[in-house]
Amino acid sequence: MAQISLTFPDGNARSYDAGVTPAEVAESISKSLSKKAISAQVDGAHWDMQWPIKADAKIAINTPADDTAALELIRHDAAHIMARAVQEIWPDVKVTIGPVIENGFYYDFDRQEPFTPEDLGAIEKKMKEIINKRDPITTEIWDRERAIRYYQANNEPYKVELIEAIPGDEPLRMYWHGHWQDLCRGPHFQQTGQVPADAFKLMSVAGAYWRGDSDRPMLQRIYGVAFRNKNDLRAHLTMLEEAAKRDHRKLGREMDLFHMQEEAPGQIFWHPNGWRIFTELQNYMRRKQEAGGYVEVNTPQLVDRSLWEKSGHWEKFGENMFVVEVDEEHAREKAVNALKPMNCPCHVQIFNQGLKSYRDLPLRMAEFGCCNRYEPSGALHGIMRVRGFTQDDAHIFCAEDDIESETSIYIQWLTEVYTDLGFAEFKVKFSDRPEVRAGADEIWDKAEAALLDATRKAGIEPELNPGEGAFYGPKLEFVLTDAIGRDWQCGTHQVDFVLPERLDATYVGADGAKHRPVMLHRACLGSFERFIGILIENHAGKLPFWLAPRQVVVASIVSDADNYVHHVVKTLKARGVRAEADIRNEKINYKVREHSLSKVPAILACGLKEVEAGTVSVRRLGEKQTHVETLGSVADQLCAEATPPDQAKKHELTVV
RNA sequence: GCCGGCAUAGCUCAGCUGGUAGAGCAACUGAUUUGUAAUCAGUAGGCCGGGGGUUCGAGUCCCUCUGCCGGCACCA
Repeated sequence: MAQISLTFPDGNARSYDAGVTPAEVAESISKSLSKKAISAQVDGAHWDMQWPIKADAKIAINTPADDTAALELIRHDAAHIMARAVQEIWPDVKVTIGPVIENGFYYDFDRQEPFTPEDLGAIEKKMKEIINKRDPITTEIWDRERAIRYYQANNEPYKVELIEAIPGDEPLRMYWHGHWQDLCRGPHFQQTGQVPADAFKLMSVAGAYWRGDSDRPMLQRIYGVAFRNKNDLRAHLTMLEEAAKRDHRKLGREMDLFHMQEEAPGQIFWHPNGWRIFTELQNYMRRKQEAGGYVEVNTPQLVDRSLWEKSGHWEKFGENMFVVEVDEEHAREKAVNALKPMNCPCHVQIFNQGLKSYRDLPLRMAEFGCCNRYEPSGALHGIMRVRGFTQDDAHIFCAEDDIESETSIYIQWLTEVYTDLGFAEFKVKFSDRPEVRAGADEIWDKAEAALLDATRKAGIEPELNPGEGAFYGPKLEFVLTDAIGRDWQCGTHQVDFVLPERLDATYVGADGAKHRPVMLHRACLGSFERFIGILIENHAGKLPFWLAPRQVVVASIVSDADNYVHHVVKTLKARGVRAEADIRNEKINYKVREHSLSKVPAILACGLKEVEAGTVSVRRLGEKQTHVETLGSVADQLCAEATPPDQAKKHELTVV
């Protein structure tokens, strides 16, 4: 038999018969390794212990200590074991696919009856039985014909379709445990008992379209999480509880920020506290935009159909627009208007007023535009995904040659904003030309290169999203990561060759001829509503002092301190701090508890001692310790904290 | 939009197989003047999401609409 050479991680090589399996390799090294082994890496690929190795390769044997490999196998095998459990309980259920996902796995089933929470418990129990049976997992290669015949005979149409979709003459791999088998590319464990029986949990059932296509049947997806041990599972469940505590919908109610109601689905009733956050953030953005060379404009909410037809939105996004018909008194037909779903066509109208010269470019036009989009009901989510929202939108009208420099300037500016708002770390995604697109390839070449070069010059290597650009131009997306590791796509920066053309925007060049400007659509926060939701969840409601709607509560301990409390509040307000008095006839314990729960960052308690000494007792949110300080120094400190970051920086500069 | 679940007092939730709605917190009133995460007592509070049906009788069962929640699809 032919010999092959396998090189181990330590650099040593050994020779084996061609077709040797990692199981045999492990055995040849040591008994203990062969016992522990779960899979292998062969030339970097994750390799089943039973798969033959036919040529020279680098090999490493994985043990349960190898996080990535172990978790992948645990989750993948758990998915298969779940599918087997389901079919053992309900033999008529049809199986489809069951991949590994973050923290766990899912499997999609076709079953008439819906799965209930009680069913999940029964499935879990059955899964544990299967694990405890320690059934050996074996693998076989089948040809397509045999596999198709097998699945046809077993009435598994989804599997037949999957096989038919696998290209070419690739051999098909079947996995068996016990009498049960599934088509799978592997790798898997050696026996079902290698999945920890106490470290997985079935979480939920949800509908999911077959092959992700909304025109195809809806299947039932069961989601599970799986880990290497009980403790990791417990830690994950605790993390989920923590995330639930941060839910902006819950905190929004507790902090009295906003509410929503049936009569206005997907729209927000902002209460005073919430609106304070909104305006504070908007004031900040307005100052930043002004500093960044933007001009701010405001355009109509309700715009006649004809403009949307010209811009192309009517045809492409009409389904998602709120349309308003009005009986105008002199008109023969009803006037048809739409609430603006975006600001760009209106901005072009402003650009088109009068003649623009190349000297006017780049023209950075910003609007806190209130937009309405008819989002499908199932897409709505708290204040994160709504039907009425405010964008921090801007369009930069510039020459093609300016794309790169404007992109650089924008990335710099956006970095400052994200840093000020507590998101110093962010990722950039780059989407290039889609199959169906407008504009000549040379222009796309130039625009894509400009976006990429500008991003790299900012020291960021973007992730690539091939083919994901808009039909009218390539784009950058800015993704920030929150305090518990979740990603939020917020900023965008898109090149648009099409809209200036459609709406006939022109400028007079140095050559005296008319030219077509390029438009850069950009937003940094995305929508204020969603961004505030992200801020609330990121900070678990404990917003930075300058954004906190209620910054200070001054609480009396005895009613003889009431006058002093009012004096303290007045002093702080005069320094621009949002302070309020709490002189209710309640114990200080009660007041501290209540204001702490509603996330007021600073509580100043005043009793007779403070009245006499002209001090306050300071208690900061989240701290048990209190300290007594003079009113003057507390006011100085809180005033500094209440200053928004951009103004604080400016202040530093003028002082230095 | 699709699949599933849910909708009871301001909030969080009880209310078994149909027999006329209950708790805690909040609110209000009174007492208490209090030292850093709940002082005590009392009072009031509900078209049980909307509409229709079954029944002698519906918060409870059925149909339907709306909204919310978890996913899927969507996200210019």
